Amino acid sequence: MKESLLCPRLSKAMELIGKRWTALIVYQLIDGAKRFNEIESSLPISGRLLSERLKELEKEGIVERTVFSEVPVRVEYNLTDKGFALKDVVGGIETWSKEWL
Amino acid sequence: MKESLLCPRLSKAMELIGKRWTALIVYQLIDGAKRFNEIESSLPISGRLLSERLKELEKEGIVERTVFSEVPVRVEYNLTDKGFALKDVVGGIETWSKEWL
DNA sequence: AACCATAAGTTACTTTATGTAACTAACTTT
DNA sequence: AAAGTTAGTTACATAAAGTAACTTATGGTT
Repeated sequence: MKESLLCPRLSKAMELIGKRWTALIVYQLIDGAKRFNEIESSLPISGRLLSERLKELEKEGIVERTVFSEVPVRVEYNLTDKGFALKDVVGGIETWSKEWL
Repeated sequence: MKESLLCPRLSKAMELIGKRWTALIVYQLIDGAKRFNEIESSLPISGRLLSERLKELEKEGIVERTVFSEVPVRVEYNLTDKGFALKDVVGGIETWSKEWL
């Protein structure tokens, strides 16, 4: 990998957003918390990858995971402030898609 | 691949933006045309992938390619209106990165 | 004429990411 | 005790990305 003169924060943001499914997962959570299966059903993503992405997003502080010890167990995911701050970005993609695709 | 209830235009936009390097290439062209080597130097991307991405973006009507028959040949890439319309999206990612990363 | 330089790629090959489908853990209802 | 539910995980196949050397076209230099 070459070194770059690119701002490392921009670079990291681009790596996050420019990773398959990430923006769509954030988009799914904009209107409020969802559980694992709800996200899985609303996107053509597999459980394997959804699980992987949610872990990454949790580690980045973009998504928060809450376990409810019911039977069967319920797990909810919602956006942190950091994640919710991406609303304009994903909204912008949506707007662009409506106008240009 | 599962079927989705997702808007196909949003889905396609997310596939474009959520593809490695795409948003960064658009970002590099926001301020005006650049040639192949300029983009290559300003991003940690290889010639192989840059060439591939530029072809995709040209096919999508986001980027325009102009050949100048000088010696050695000069090739410039610039955004179409459709591509320039992504300014707010990539700008939004930049803003978010400055505030949250 | 043979040789070097440059821009813009392309090719061959390796490594990493993604897709698919079957499986597991924990607990409840039948 | 067998089956159902949610939230995953595992093992394996395929596709995408990374790396480095090579190509093509043209003109200038020795």
